[in-house]
Amino acid sequence: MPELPEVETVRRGLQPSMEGAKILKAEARRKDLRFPFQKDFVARLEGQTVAGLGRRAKYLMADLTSGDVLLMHLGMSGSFRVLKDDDRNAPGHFHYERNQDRAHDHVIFHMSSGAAIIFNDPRRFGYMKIIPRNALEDEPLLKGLGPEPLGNEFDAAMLARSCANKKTSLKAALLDQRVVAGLGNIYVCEALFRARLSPRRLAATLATKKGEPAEYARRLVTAIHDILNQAIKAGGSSLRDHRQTNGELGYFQHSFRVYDREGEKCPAPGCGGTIKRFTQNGRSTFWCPKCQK
DNA sequence: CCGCGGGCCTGAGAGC
DNA sequence: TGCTCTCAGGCCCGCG
Repeated sequence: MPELPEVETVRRGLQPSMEGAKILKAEARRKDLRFPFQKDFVARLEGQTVAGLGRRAKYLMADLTSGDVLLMHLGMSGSFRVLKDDDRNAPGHFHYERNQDRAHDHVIFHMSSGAAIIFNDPRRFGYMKIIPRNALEDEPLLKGLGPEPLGNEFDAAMLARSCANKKTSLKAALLDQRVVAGLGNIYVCEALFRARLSPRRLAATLATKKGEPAEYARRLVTAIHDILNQAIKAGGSSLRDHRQTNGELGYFQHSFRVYDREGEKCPAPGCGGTIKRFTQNGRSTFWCPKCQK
């Protein structure tokens, strides 16, 4: 499911019941997700207090007092929900549990806050891994990640620079987590639309030529900032299975202008074009050929 | 090194 | 109703 705004929404949802709380008991209910759990996975979690819950790209990172960090990735279909103590017996319990597929509840953290934090992932493309904080820099999963799109160092100059030598489309470049870390198929389509740039455009054309220094790159960075900030504000996008950790739906999907809108009229004022869809690098691209150049 | 296509999984929805 | 096919928000890997 999740791109950066959904992961950030999950982080904010988990924070109150995780931060400052101790993991009294951890359950890994099968031996693997995408990868096998580490042999000592449960042992390294139980008894630890979560000092902080952060995010890097699409990863959640729980800082443990032991000096370990618990890395969590939601893959395509991963989600968390939080059961508060009160919920377990109260009528509200039904609200959380209705329609939930318990068969895919793979990991459960029982917290000293009274909350049970449940990781559910039907497709099991998600994973969790514990690494020592002082080995973060060497962690292969994190090593190649580019800048945070909402961080200070991500700007037009940097984006243009990292695209300069690319021999691929702008769409593929933005999906490449080494270029910028946290965008996925939906938000790339939406950002390109808002920047009025074609997904087919060569990534290298963002680089400065004569005159117009990185005008396209500036537009794109602004579009990426806007789309991510707006989506986070809306609690992410709920297609299929993404929910906030309290069970509520995000609602940014209503603000999509091109994603999954093939055949609809282009929403850009005065454009009059039609949203098209085609496949790029194995993923669906949605765009308006008339106003994205 | 780079870019691409295949594969990993399950479930939802379309079409027959 | 039920079967089969396609597609899905991600990312690792092997190939050329």
